[in-house]
Formats: sequence, structure tokens, C-alpha cells
Amino acid sequence: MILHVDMDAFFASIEQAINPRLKGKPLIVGSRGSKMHTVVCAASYEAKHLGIHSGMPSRDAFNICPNLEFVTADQAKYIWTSEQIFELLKGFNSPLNYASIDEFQMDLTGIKNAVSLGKEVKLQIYANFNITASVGIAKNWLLAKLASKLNKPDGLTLINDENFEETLRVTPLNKLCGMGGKNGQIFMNQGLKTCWDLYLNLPEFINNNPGKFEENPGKSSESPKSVSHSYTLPRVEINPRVIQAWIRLLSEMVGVRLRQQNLVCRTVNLYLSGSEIGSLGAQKTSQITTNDSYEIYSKCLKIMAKMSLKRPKIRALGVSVSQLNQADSSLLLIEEKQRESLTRAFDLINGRFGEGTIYPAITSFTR
DNA sequence: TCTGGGGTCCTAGGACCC
DNA sequence: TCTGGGGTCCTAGGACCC
Repeated sequence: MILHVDMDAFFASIEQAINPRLKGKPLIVGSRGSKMHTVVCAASYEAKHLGIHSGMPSRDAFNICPNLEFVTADQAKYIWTSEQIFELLKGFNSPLNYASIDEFQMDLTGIKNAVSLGKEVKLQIYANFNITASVGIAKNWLLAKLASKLNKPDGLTLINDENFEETLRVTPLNKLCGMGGKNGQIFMNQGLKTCWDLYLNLPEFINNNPGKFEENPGKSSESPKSVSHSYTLPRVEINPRVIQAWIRLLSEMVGVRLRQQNLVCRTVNLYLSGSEIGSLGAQKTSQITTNDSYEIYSKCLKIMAKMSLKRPKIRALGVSVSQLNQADSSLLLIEEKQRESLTRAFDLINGRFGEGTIYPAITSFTR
């Protein structure tokens, strides 16, 4: 059996737990600070009951509820809480998987009373963090994840042989992970409406999802496969200097994170979008690895040159790196070592005095 | 009037190697 | 001159998730 933990309205719940004034109130967490020009990253259950949901433009949310409480997302806080929950779950001594910032899975093979363990998990999370989780238990991760959604918030749902058919019959197909978008629509168009319909036609989709678990949950979770930052500009931008400045800034943010995690990348990916060019992505892979922000930036400029756009109108852009490996400074050339010590000083200053204390001159065009 | 940001995985074609 | 087969790497894009 697999136990899936899904935190309830995670970001919003954390904010309410920290600030008692927000408790019991409709609240949204916005992905950035400008109240009216962002989307809902998380909505408290009080807000959800009014029809507000994540992904919705914040303006629409305020139209529904003018007195909505608003908090800007603080990723560091949520990541920290997530890691603490992961640590707590390690205490149950079962193979563990970190599925996302607010989802965790436990392999309960050999455990007798899965349901009482599920209760204990919920209890401990609430006792330690003052936020609730919903737990699903089933024979594989796909069904366990589905189960966790069925009685939110603060739910505990078991799918076993007895209620398998009944549960799948009343659950719409698009509730199933992977069926939320076009994939689900394809099946819906063929007349498959519920998970049970899918099971009858494609049992392997439901059955063959063992999930991946760490043998030893004492070890830290896996390292990331890519690191990216993107930004949607307040308006269309055509000034090449300003566009370059944004690419420089995003490269810097990506580089900082690589260095914090002691990683280097081989592949750099630049993403541009605008009404005329649509969304364009291109990448460059090289034999040499790097975590130097300027290096990442130069690669981006080369990628952009290859796209051969003449005065593109840019609305959004992003820098992403992949093919990540552990950094090994002994492999650096002398010239690179010099730059590394400069970068280290740079990171140290920003680490002590705050991000943006010292920055590349060109990025001042982004202010 | 365009509505964020950070990720993962998959596929298919082309280049290149043996 | 024409002929096979296997494999990796890279690129570009799509789909989905939170």
C-alpha cells in the first residue's frame, strides 16, 4: 500500500498559521506583489468556498470578493516548511518520496494498519505546524494520490478492494493525475467519463503506477534536474538593452541558485514570448559545465542571435539550465578560478546584506 | 485587457559514431 | 556503388503538474 500526503491549501494555510489575523478569512497568495496583476498561487478554503481557485487572475478573485486578504508568495518559507514536514515523515521509517512542495508519499509495504498510521501522520503534522493535510491510501501512488483529493480538506481516504469499483465509478476521469488537460479530453471525447470507464478500457493506466521511493528515507531527496527563472514584463518591451538586462538578471538568479546548491550545468535554455513571435525556446549544450552567471548570460545571447529576430517585441522571457551535475572546482582553468573567487565574493556580499546589494551594472535597466 | 512561475517527463527527428 | 543495424547526443516542442 502507498500513503499519499497532500497538504491542504498549503501556502495559504502556512500564512494563516503564522498570522492569526488571517485565520478564518478568505485569503489568496499571489505569485508576485502587485495585487491586481498576478494570479492566485493558493487560495484559503474560505476563498475557495467563494469560487476562487489557484490559477485564477487575482483581479477576478477581487471582483468576487473585494475584501479578500492578499499575501505575496514567500517561496523560502514554504520550502522550509515542506522540508520540515519531510523530516517529520522520515520518523515513520518507511521508504519516502518527495513528490512536490506539498505532496509526499510513503511505501507502507509490510505495515499492518495503514489507516491508523494515516491518522497518526495527520495528527503529527497538525501538532507541529498547525496546518492540515489530506491523506490517501491505496495500492499504488496514482490511486493513493487520487484518494487524497477525494475528501479535502483534512481528509483520510482509503481505496481498497471493497470500494474500488464504487469509488472509481463516481470519480470523473479528469480528477486522475495526468488526465487534467488534453489527454483527459481525448478520452472524454470517446465517451469515457469516469475513472471506472478508463479502468474498463485501459486497466494498465490505473494499475501500473508503482511510484518511486527512496530505500533509505534518512538520505536527502534527489537533486533537481533543471533550474529556471522567468519573468513576465509589465508591458511589451522592444528595447534590446532592456531585454538583455532582463536576460542578465534572470541568468544571475539561476547562477546564484546553482552555486547555492553546488551544481553546474551543461545546457542553457532561453525562452522568449510575445504576440508576434509566439513562444520560442532554444537551447545550447556544451561539453564545458558552468555555474557562472555571466557565462550563462553569454550563452543566452548566442542562442538569441541564432534565433535571428529583428527587434522582437518581448512580453515574457525565461532562462533555464539543465544537465546538472555536482560542481568540482578542481576542474576549473586558472582564468575560471579567478572569476570564481569574484563570484564567491559577490554571493557573500548579497548573502550577508541581502539580494541585490551588489549587481551587474546592466541589470539596472530592469529597475 | 492579455493571465505567474517553477518544475518533470515524453517524443520525434537529425547528426554523428561504430 | 550500394548496402545494414545499433546506439548516443542534441534540439525543439508538447503536455502536464503544483
